[in-house]
Order: sequence, then C-alpha cells, then structure tokens
Amino acid sequence: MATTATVEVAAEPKYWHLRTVLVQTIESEFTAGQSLPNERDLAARFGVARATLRQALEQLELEGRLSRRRGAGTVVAGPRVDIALGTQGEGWPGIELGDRQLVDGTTAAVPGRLAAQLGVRPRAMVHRIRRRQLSMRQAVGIECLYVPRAIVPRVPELLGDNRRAALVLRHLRHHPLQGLTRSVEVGVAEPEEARLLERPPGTPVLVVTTSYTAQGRTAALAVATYRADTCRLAFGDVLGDHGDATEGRRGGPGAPPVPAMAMGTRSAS
Amino acid sequence: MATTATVEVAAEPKYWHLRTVLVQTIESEFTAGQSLPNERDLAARFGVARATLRQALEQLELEGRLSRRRGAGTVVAGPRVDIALGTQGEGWPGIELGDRQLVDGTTAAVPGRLAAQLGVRPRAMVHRIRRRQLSMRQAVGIECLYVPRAIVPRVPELLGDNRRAALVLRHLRHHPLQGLTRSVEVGVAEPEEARLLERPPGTPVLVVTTSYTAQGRTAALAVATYRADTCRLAFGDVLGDHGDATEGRRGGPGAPPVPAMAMGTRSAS
DNA sequence: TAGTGGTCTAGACCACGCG
DNA sequence: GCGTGGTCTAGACCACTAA
Repeated sequence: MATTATVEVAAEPKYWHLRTVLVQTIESEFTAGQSLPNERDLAARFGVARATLRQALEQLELEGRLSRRRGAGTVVAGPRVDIALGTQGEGWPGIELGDRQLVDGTTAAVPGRLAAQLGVRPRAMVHRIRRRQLSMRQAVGIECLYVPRAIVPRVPELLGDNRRAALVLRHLRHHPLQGLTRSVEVGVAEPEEARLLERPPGTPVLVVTTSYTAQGRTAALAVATYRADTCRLAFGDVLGDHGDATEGRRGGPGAPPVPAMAMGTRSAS
Repeated sequence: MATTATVEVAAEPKYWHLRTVLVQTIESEFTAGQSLPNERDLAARFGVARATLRQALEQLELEGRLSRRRGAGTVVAGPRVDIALGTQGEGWPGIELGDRQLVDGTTAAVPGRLAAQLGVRPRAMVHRIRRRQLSMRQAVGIECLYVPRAIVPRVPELLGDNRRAALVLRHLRHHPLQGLTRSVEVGVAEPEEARLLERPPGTPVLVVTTSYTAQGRTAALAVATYRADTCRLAFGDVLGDHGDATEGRRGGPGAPPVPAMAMGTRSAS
C-alpha cells in the first residue's frame, strides 16, 4: 500500500539489488576485518525480510567478500588465499609442507566411488593420508591422498598416524612419477569435512582430483577440497607452444609468493 | 538435566538429511533425464516446508545432480561437462573451436578491475572478444578475451563482430606466446552472464582467469565463467619430474575422456 | 491456462561465541 | 547470559514453460 506510485522496472530480484548496494558499501566504507551490523539490523535498514538479506549475504560470502561465523558476526574478508597447484604433486611425498598439517593416516577399504579411478577392485584396501591446509590459523582445505596397497603393500598396524603416513609416502617415492591428470569442480562439504573447515554442512567447496601415474598405472589419487569462499587455485606457469622456461614465479614451497597485491584488492589506503 | 542418555553427536540439519535421502533415491530409482515430482509435492511427502526442501535441492543442483528450470521442472542431471583446459590457450587464436560460438567483439575502455592484470592504464582501450561454450545446445560457459590496443593497435570500426574478432586474433598470432598463468575460483553470475547461461542472477560459476605472456608483457587476458553445476574443469596431462611426453590433446578433443557412461544425457529415449 | 520453479515475507526457535 | 548467525515454518505472489 505504501508505494503505489513508482512503477519499478524491477526485473532485477531484490536480493541482487541488495547485493549490489552492499558491494558498493563494503568497498567504499569498510576495510578487511571490519564487522558489519547484524542481520536483523541490516534487514530493517534496507526494509527487507531477513531471509532476503541473507540471500544477498550468502552470495557475498560465496564471492569471498564476507566471512560469517555463527555466534560471532559478519566481517569483511581479505583477499582470497592462493592455493598453489603445480606439476610436482604439491609435495605429496613429504607431508608437513608449508602450512599443511597431518590429520590422520589409515588403511581401509576403498570408498567405492574411487575404486575405478584408482584402478583397483571395489573393496580393495587402500592407504589414506589426510592433511589440512591452513591459512592464518584457519583450515581452508582438506587434502586426502589414496594409495592402493598394490602400490605400497603394507605398513605396521600399530604405528601412529604420523609414522604410518611417513612410511607410505617414503615407499611411494620409490615409484617414478610419470605424470598426473587433474580436474576441478564444485561440490558441497560433508558433515565431517565441514567440521574440519569450521563451516556448516553443505558449504560449497572446490574439489581438486589429481591422479598420479607411475609405471603405466595409477599410483595414487589425491582428492582435495578447499573452501570455495576463501580459496583461489593458482596454477604455476605453463608453457605455450615453444617458449623458453622462464620459471620463477610461485616456486617457493613454504610461502607462495602471493603476487605483490598483498592487500591490494580491498582495504582502504 | 542429563535427560538424553544417547550419544546424540549429530543433530544434523533437516536439509542435510533430506539431501542424503534424495541422493539415495535419485541414485537408486532415477536415471539421467527423468523428472522429479514438483517441490510442493516433495515437501509434503517429506513433511517439511518448501523452503527447507529447496535448500536441499539447491545443494543437489550445485553438485550437478539435478537441473532445475523455472516453468519446466526438476530433472536428474547427467554427468558434468568436461571443459578441457590445456596449455595452448584453448584455441584462443582461432574462434569457432569445437562447441564454441562467437557472441560479440568490441573495443572499449578496460573494465577498471582488469587494468592491473592487463598491465595497462586505468582507462586504456582494449579489444574484447566473447564466445560461448555450448554443450547439448546449452550454454555452459562464457569466455571473454581482452587484448590491449598496445598489443593489437586497431581494427576498422565498421566491421561486424565476426570480422573484428578474427582480425584481432590474427594480429595476436604474430606475438609469440611465452607462457600463461592461470587461476580458478568461484564467483556469481552477473545478470547479463546469467541470462546468457539461462540461469537466475547470482548463480555460482567457476571463474578461470588466464594471463597470456608474450615478449615479457601481458598480451591478453582471458576471463571465462562456467556454470558450476554443470561443468568440470579438466586439465591435460601434466608431466612430473622427468616423464616422457604422452601428450595427445589436439587429437580428438571433441569428446574428452567421458567414461562411456550415460547414453544421451537428456532427451527422451 | 495450468503448473512449475523463483522470490519474498514475518515470524519462531536453536546452536554457538564471547565476555 | 546475551547477541550472533543458522535453521525452519506456512503462507503469498510472481515469472516462466509448455500444452
């Protein structure tokens, strides 16, 4: 009743318009790390239902512009974390690399869905090593390496996760790596993953599947899931037709060079 | 009051449980292309509000298991479309490749946000060539190539999109490609993109940014957005330490690995 | 025109974090 | 304990597709 006068070409959904306004506001009046007002206040301020406001916030979060935490609040996010994906297997042979941290190492039946990709029978035994990718004390990804027992036969049952993982990787190193195939797609985090990533179940993630080939067969399969809101996958220099290897960039394993921009994208100054 | 003696660790949200049930149902009783009951019926059947059901459906769609269209209905999706990303620039020098279709070719001021990445001044002029990636008559991605006029000076103003694009690409071919840098992240489709992809605004997309280097400077920048629900990015064989080059791309790339499964994804049978 | 998914509302309660 | 975001409900209307 209030507004019968305006014609409202509308066409654009309310949540999208809201998103646009919020983007402008964030970029002009906020800096990374700053807190936004709470959802109820924001909804009231813009004259929309909370659900509609949340639809806009969800998109901003998926874009990596906001970070929301239950109980805490909504803060403006910094630039995305670069996850360096190279051609050497991200140091798989060699756990504790850079900001990565071992989660566990087990041996169990292959998770059905991966049997074909690993080139093993449906219920074959495989070693599984999981590690966590950290950034600013925050888990941003879970990396999971599967190795068929046909490749690395067995490791003592009683060893701790750390020793088991190290052992499997050491054995794996004896297989000369021929090459790898890789795919990237979007998925949703299952409850356990979500817990490790400190996000609600169903959180969108980037799923990177890498298949390592040695001696003509699949020696290992890595399935890594990264928080879609906070991560960007960065691929190293790839050569063109016949260029010379300039190499260089993004080589350092410990701390990926993060190309200068540091805090360029957002942040006032 | 310890009234609950049971472990009760989970407290899984309803939408997630719903998702799980739906996944099982879909995998056991449906095949690609089949229609699901409408949302109101499904919600009633599972005894939840429609909004809750929709939350589950949204996730299934993001995973690529369902495909929803306004006015039509919800159908079980076939396997994801493999988007082959190689080291040759996806045939950029050479438009109409595979299932790709030219959208338009223009010359205008650089979109601000890309100036730095292109290595040009804020309002410098750049050529822009857009093409559409199709699959089963359906647009699944929009690929956009930016070329600074410092690299390809000018093309006649009056030419049609097709001629302009061809001209820019032919000029570009004279610059020997040294290498490329690439990143992948998640974003949301802006209204125009969304329209081209036949999706509502804000649809999640995979954003692939590729920077082409020639003679020590950025010769071109490609920004491609693919529907996150229907696409998987497939990277060609990448060599490890010292493997032999099996290569093979260019051969029969029209149909990447696509493991035999699923007859015609959709369309009656 | 009938039926579908897409948007939006105005509530309610819950689970978590922090002081 | 209080404030936050997360979940859920039961409606309503709109925009689109297809018969």
